[in-house]
This record gives sequence, C-alpha cells and structure tokens, in this order.
Amino acid sequence: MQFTKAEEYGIFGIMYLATQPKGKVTPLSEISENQHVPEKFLAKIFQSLCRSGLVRSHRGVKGGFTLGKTSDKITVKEVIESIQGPYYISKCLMEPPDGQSPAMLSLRKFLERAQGSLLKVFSSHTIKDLTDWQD
Amino acid sequence: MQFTKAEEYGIFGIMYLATQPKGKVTPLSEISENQHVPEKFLAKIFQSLCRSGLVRSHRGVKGGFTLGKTSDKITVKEVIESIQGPYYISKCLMEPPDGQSPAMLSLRKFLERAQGSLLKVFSSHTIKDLTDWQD
DNA sequence: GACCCATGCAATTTACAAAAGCCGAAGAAT
DNA sequence: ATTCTTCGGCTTTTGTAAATTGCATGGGTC
Repeated sequence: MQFTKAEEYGIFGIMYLATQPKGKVTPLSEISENQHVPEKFLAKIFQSLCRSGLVRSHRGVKGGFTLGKTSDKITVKEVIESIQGPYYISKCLMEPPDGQSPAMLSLRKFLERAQGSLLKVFSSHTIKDLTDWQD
Repeated sequence: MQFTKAEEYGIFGIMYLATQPKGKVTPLSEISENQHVPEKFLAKIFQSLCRSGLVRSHRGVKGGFTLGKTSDKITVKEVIESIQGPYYISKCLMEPPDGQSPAMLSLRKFLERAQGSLLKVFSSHTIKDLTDWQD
C-alpha cells in the first residue's frame, strides 16, 4: 500500500545487480551481505521481481540472479508494482467509488490527483538514475 | 506516516464545518453522524486540529467546533500535518542521512524528489477546493 | 550422488492503525 | 449552586499489515 522495506530492499537488490559486471550471475547471499538485507526476505522479494521479468533466476550451483533488462529500462514504478501490486497513496483509493458519500468522492478526486503526481515521478526514474547518483 | 483513516476523517470533519452557516457552533456528535465517523476517534483528531488552530473548540452546553480560519485558507497539507506531524512518503526519510550506505543515500534523493512532488499537491489544494468539488 | 542455491509455503513476531472506554474539566442554562 | 452538556486527555483493546524466520522441495552443477 505504501513505500515499505520490501520496496526499499527490492530497489537495493536491483541496484546491486546493475552495478555488477554484465553477464555475471549473482547469488542472493552476496546481495544480502553487501546491501545488509535479510536474505530470506530478499528471496521472497526477488521471487516477485522474477515473475514480472525484471530479474532472471538461475538455479543450482553457481546460480543466482541477473537483470532481466538493462537498468536504464527498469523504472522505479515497475519495481514497486511488481513487489506489491498497484501503488495506492491511500487505502480508500483501492475500493471502487460506487455509492460513496459526496465528501468521499471529492476526497478521492483530490487523492487521485496527488497519486498521479507521485506515480509520474516513480515512472520517470530508472534504476540507472539511482546508480548514477551513487557516485 | 501515510494517508490513513485519521487524515480522511479529519478532512471530512473540516469539510463539514466549512459547509455549515458561518458562526454556527457544531458539536462532534453532529459531524460524526453526518459523515459516518466514529465519534471518539473524531474527538481525538479534532484535538490535534484544535491545537494547531485550524478549528476552535467551545465547551459546555451548545458547545462544539468552529473553523479557525476560512476554508480557502486551510490547505490539505495543514490538515494532514496537524493530525500526524510531518508527512513522510517512507519511513526511511524520517531518519537522518548520517552514515547511511551509498545505495540508501541515492534512494533518499529519489524519495525526497517524489515526496516534494506530493507535498506540492497537498499544499496547493484547500478545503474550499474540496467542498466546491462536492457539488 | 553430493552440494549449492532458488522456490514456495507456513508460521511467527513486531508494529502500528483504528477504535472504544473512562474520568475529569469547562461552560451554559436554570 | 447545581445540573447537564460537550470537549480534553489518557489508557486499553482490537484488528490488520509489515517484517521477519523456518523448513521442506526441486532444479543444476561438479
């Protein structure tokens, strides 16, 4: 529903992959250690990222993860939404507007505007933007 | 930390006051009933709103609340922040940036940008905007 | 086939949102 | 002055979601 540790860790993980040599397969243990993130938690997050194609998994010895596409093609919005589904600034936007009070409809209109402004920022920044800022 | 029921109810409450005849003192029970909000919860919220001067309280028989200033002078941001303090899009922005990892600093930079965009919307809309939309 | 690493689900702990309850204080009406 | 009404502040309960941990499973490499 909002920006939590899961999204934070997910972004860190993808950022880490983005800074590795191209083609290298990186295991969770390495990401977890370098970014100081609980490994099992990261595992769950990467399952989502894998399902949406942002990362690719490789099983077995010397397995791990690689990026599904180049980091300048991965927006922050994609990462967030593949981890937790559609982003809503408030719970009340999750429910359909049918039969709600006039005050609520008015508030929704406002919140939709606010949310739109936020999603615009989320979708206009890529993982590459973030890794570039690191230096 | 994010947009919760408390802020929702607070905005509804102030919107209701804004639509009442000027000078009328409105008790919580009336607001609660009309906006379908638990009265005791609303009471707690209005304490905060009162402390920050957005509403004025009047005790005793025929007591209640009035607006502290006209509804076109009350921004949504003021309402939110008087209820829950400074608005942060994510917990990690609440902590000082000292001694944090490069990845975290980079993420913070991004989140601050996103949050700024959101706060701009919050501060550029007033309660009057919302009540106007109701009709 | 032994070892490594991802997969998937279950269970747990922790934290905070949401709400209700209680008693006290202030003010108006009489 | 007494009584009634309404806010004030604190405490406690309840509910739900976040944040983690654990374990059994399965695919791959050597």
